[in-house]
Amino acid sequence: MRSSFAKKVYVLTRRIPRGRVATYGAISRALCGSLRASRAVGQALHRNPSPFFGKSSPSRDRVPCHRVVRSDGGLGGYAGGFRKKRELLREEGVRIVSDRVDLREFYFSF
DNA sequence: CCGATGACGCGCC
DNA sequence: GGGCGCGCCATCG
Repeated sequence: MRSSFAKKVYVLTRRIPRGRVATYGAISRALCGSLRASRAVGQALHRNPSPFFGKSSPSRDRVPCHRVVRSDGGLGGYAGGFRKKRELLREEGVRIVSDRVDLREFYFSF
């Protein structure tokens, strides 16, 4: 059974618009007021029950976890693979140079 | 209960 | 800028 912490992470992640990104740290900050839980946020997303890729879940229930990246612009991990995450972001119009996202341009603030 | 884990972030070199 | 070490923390076994 999913913890309430994880559910909150999913709710926030689903607010990130197509073509924009947020960071693990920002989600942590929104949930507990600090960057301390950013690692736990990553874990929750890793266990995301409704990945955005694939069509196993109704689109309205899917969590666009590929829109969550690292604070330095690095893409971070992805259950569907690094290449897939990069591909999904590019499809949405997020420009990625040297495997980095320009946060000044695509960052979404909660 | 307790040690291990990991899709992080930051400071330092 | 790139790489390393360490602290953090919700979860898992």
